[in-house]
Amino acid sequence: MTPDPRRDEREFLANYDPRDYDPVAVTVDVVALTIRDGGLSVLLVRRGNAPYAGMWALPGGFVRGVRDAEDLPDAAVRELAEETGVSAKGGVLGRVHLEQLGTYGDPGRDPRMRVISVAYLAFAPELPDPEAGSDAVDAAWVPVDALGLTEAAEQRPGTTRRLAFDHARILSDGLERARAKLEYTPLATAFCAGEFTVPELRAVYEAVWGEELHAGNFHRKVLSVPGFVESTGGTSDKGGRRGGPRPKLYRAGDARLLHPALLRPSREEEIR
Amino acid sequence: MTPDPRRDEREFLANYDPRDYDPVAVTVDVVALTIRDGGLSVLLVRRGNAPYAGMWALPGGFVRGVRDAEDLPDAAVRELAEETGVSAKGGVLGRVHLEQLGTYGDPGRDPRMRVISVAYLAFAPELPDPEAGSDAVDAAWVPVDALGLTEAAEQRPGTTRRLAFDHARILSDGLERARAKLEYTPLATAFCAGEFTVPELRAVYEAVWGEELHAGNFHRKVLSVPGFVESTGGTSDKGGRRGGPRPKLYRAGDARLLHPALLRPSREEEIR
DNA sequence: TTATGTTCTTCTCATAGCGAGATTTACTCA
DNA sequence: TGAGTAAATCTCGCTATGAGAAGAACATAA
Repeated sequence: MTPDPRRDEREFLANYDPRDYDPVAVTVDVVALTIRDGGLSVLLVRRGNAPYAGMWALPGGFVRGVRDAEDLPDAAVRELAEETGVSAKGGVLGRVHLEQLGTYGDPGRDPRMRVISVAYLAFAPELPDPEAGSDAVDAAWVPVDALGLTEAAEQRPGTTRRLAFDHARILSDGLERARAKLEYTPLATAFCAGEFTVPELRAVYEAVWGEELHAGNFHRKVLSVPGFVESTGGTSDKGGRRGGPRPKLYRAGDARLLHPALLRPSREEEIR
Repeated sequence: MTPDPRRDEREFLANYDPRDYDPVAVTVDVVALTIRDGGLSVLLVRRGNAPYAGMWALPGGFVRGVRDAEDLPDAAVRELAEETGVSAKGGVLGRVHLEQLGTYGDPGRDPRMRVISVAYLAFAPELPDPEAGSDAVDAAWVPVDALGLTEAAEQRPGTTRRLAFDHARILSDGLERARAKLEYTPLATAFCAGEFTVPELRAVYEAVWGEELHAGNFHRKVLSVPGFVESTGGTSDKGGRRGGPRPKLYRAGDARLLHPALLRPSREEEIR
């Protein structure tokens, strides 16, 4: 057996300039989701230059590596803030959830060079339009239904001509992660304001899952899971609804996991 | 508002040598888990040089970026194969499950330079000792119980002096992912050989979850979940057990998700 | 060979959770 | 004032679960 040179690679870098090594760029892309007009929307930016000029893409950019080195979540927050003007932590609406989604490093995903992208997933309550107040940024919340993300288009990059690079795949993975997260975590409250009603929470589930839920059973489940929501004692003022009594107000509880979980009704197809 | 220069970064790279940009190195680290002697074990290598000389570390190495560019899963498979001599896909034991765990890019996680590591998680049936037959590789399967991974030590890098870099944190995340995956996927069968018994499968769950399960209820659940296991019709020959009848043999079914799921008994602490 | 202990496998039973639907109540709108 | 809508609560049958028990098959030691 010949000695394995891989073990010495780290020591290599202590003596050699890393610029001499393989040049790999690291970027951060953000799948930022929110509920607008009862539908699930994603924050997209329009590309102005080749490649994929004129197409939508996820907001993202390069990680500051050495000069002003930043952690990966900080890079995601910075990209999100630069695009929307709302900081995720401690901003006007500081209830933004951010988690790592996955890393995409297929050679050829960027036609110009080797780019490895760390994708993040963000859940936000309704935020202002990014273009309003900043005419220099060509960004918008786009309903995911309008993107035509069929399963076939998501799996084969290039089949859909709506999103640049492999961002259709990243968005698809983000949507599936979001759908799964709502099942066993209370993160649906991250899409709501500080105080919300059970029907509003149900609207979040219906928008993300894309199917209607049984109102009675949903109400029973939400209130029976310990720590999911806690009552504020108040009642919603009559909003622009179409009738019915005023629903009660709740805020997010202290649970980190839902037990028992809220399972999607139509998971039968995904099992096999 | 001033125009945002970030949007032009990709076009920047089309014209400028990427070596002039921030030098960030990309590595893959693998958390390879298996069951040995009834306990959960992880594949570790011992470092020979500074920093962290003499300490255990996860197997890993640099991603081939431009010359012989490889995808991230391929890099993980290559690292695993170089360390164990068993290829994950189509090897002697080709039933290795591999999935991406997460990406760790904290500045300062490597004291020499900026290194971003994409971690992968692997489930393997019992594999031969990596040191047997290859005296040049200082690697071994180490029981995770012997590493003293307390919750406090996992969260604060440097508290535990057993694993190099932030590998204690990565391993901790991998263990939690493995424990969760066994709840709602049939991946416990990836720890077993082609044919296995229900008690063997239960031993996998008990080793990963670290708690004993009710044998009768486990047996009922496994057989009632559609597609989890399918009978081979055979019966185990009398192994080195301590009595009892010969258990029946099964193989992995075609389910991709367990419905209903197999939930851990003691999740009560983690809920809040 | 016999006795004892172990473990696989299949039960029972009480309780909890769930899907589907009905009912009551409170509100909006014409 | 009447019709329509939706929140909130309830019933009912079915399924899933946890705990325990029991029988059968096997190993080991006396």
